[in-house]
This record gives sequence, C-alpha cells and structure tokens, in this order.
Amino acid sequence: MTAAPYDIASEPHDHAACVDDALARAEALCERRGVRLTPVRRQVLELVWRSHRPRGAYDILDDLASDNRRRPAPLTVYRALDFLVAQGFAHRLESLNAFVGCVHPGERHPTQFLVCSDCGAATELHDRDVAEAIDRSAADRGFTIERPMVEIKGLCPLCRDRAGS
Amino acid sequence: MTAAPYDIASEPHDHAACVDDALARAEALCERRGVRLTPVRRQVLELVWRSHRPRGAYDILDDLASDNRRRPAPLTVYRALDFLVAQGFAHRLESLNAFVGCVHPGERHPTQFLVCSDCGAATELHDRDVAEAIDRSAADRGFTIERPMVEIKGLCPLCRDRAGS
DNA sequence: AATGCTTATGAAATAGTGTAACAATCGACT
DNA sequence: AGTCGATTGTTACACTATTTCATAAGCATT
Repeated sequence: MTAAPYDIASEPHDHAACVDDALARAEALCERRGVRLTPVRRQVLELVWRSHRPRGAYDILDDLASDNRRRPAPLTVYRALDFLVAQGFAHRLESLNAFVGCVHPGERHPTQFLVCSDCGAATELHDRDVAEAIDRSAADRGFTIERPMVEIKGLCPLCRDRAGS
Repeated sequence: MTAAPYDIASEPHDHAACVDDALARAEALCERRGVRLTPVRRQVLELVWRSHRPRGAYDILDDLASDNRRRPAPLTVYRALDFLVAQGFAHRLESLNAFVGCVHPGERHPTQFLVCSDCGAATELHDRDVAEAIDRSAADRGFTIERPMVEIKGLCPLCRDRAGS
C-alpha cells in the first residue's frame, strides 16, 4: 500500500478541474443564496484559484490588468475578495495578507491552515480536535469566539524531503 | 467565593508594576544571553507595554517621536521590535500587524491569543490541549511545524457583558 | 591607544497593503 | 420611465514594511 498523497495543495493534479469545480460550486451557491457572482467577482475567484498558493490582492490585480484592457483600482479587487470571503468561496490568510480558494465552499466549519514556508502552499484543514480545544480554551475564560484563526507555518512533507536529501 | 479575574489584559491592575517587571526580566535575560538591551530597544519595549492592547509599529514610532527630540525612522522601530520578538520579550499579532508584550518572557511555549474585537485587548494563553491538538494534526499530515499561530477574535467577558446589558 | 571585527543605528527613498469619499452605473421591481 | 439598493469606477490617501547605503558604537586583540 502506498502512502496517501499529502494534499492536493502540494501534489500534482488536474488543476483546471479544480478551478472549474470551484467556479461551478460558487455559481450554484450564489444562485441559491440570491447573490450575484458578477464578472469581476467571478474573474477574481478564478485568479485566486490559479494555484493553491495564497495570492496577494495586488498579484491578482496585476493579473486582472493583463487579462483585461484596463487596470482596475485596488478597491475593485478588495471588494471582490471581501465578497468571496463573506460567501465562503475564499479564505484570507492573515499571516500572509493573501487569499486562497476554499476547498469546501458552502459549509462553514472552523478552518486551520498549514502554510509551507518553503513552497508557499497552504493546506486547508478542518480538524475537530483543534477546533474543540480552542472552543474549550475560550469558554473557560468566558471569551466568545467570533473567528478563530489558526495558521501553522512550517515545512510540508515534499519540501522537507527535498531539504533533507 | 468571587469569580477569578478574567485576565490581566482586561482587568484593572497596577500597570506600572507590569512594565517595571517586564523591563527587569528583559534586562536579566539579555545579561544572561549576552545580548544588548540598548536604549532604543528598551524604550520600544516600554512602549509596547504601555497597554495590554497590541500596538502598531507606527503608533510606537509616534510615541518615540514625542518622547525624544527627533523622530526616528520606521526602520529603527522595526529593528527594535524584531529584536524583542526574537528574544521572546514581545509577540507579533499577525492578524493585527501589531505587537504586544510577552507575559512569560524567557520561556518558549506555544502561545495563543484571545483578541477582543471590541476593546482590543489581547490575552496570551498557553493552552496545552490546543498546542497538542495542533501538533497531532500537523504530524498526521507529515507537516513540520515551525511556528503555530493562533489568534482568536471575539468578545472578552467584559465587553460581552457590557454589550449584553 | 590603535586596529580590525561585529553589531547596532541613522537617513532617504520606495515598495506593499488597504481604505475613505464620492460619483456613476446596473439590475430588479414598481 | 422611475425608484431603490447593490455594484463598480475614480481619485486620493493612510498605513505597514523593506531596500540601500552610510555611520557609529561596543569589543577583543595587538
């Protein structure tokens, strides 16, 4: 039996399918929720999904500038990103000031990230034990959680192996 | 029996003693480690400790400008902050781009923060369960942790009660 | 004290990230 | 068509952080 692949974020895979899937899900969810996946928002979502590495707002802005005729204002990108995050289609990584597509759009579970400091890939986790430990810890202190933020920096298996060899 | 105070960060207390204590510990640790707590670094540490709310580098810079005759360059503050963080005398809160004094300088345990979105106070935790859950979660995926970052946004008990009443 | 080495600070410019304020436009519904 | 709310455009600005190069301060060794 071979080891299971670490994660889609750092394993080679059919990424075009990833993107198509993400766009299709977003479309469906917007329909259901009665919100609009406008061209700008759709395009930004696509750009966020260009890789599994978190991307800065200005990176995305540069892409928009080359894809389109005119360069939109930063605010345009930030507004689209705000929308995508609010709808759960993307996540913001506070420690990187960057954004990455959400692999489980629609569901709203507490999320953690493993961020590789070498290749930059960000792996989205939904670890119940971590979430519960955080809930308990906050509750013990009478603290009401609004948004727990867990971003774990380190080396992904691929980069670790590469460094070790 | 009265309830234990929530935390020094949001409870009234003798803050001057807090600061004195922090400076004394830093001094002792620098001595032991053979590194220098220069005037700039000392002053920045003091300013980081002006409250239990995380402070931005430019806030600190403004304070330096009014305390001293001349306004130092931003870099001066960032270098001092880098030193303080490296020595474990202060923490950087990634989600706020801000810095706060470390309540347990010298020891190097994994740290979590409860950040009140209302009053801004940041409470430093060292919760073993949270740390271990994170360690397990990363280990399961072959991920080597360098720096786990846990910043929990929400309402501290004081602000929650105030909001509720 | 003079030398050379390392560490720390100063100064100026610039890069990177994010928002405020206001105007114009679009879509859905009377 | 008219109206309302949501979305986008435009300009300017605020905040956060680093690059580059120069200077100075501490320290060990002659």
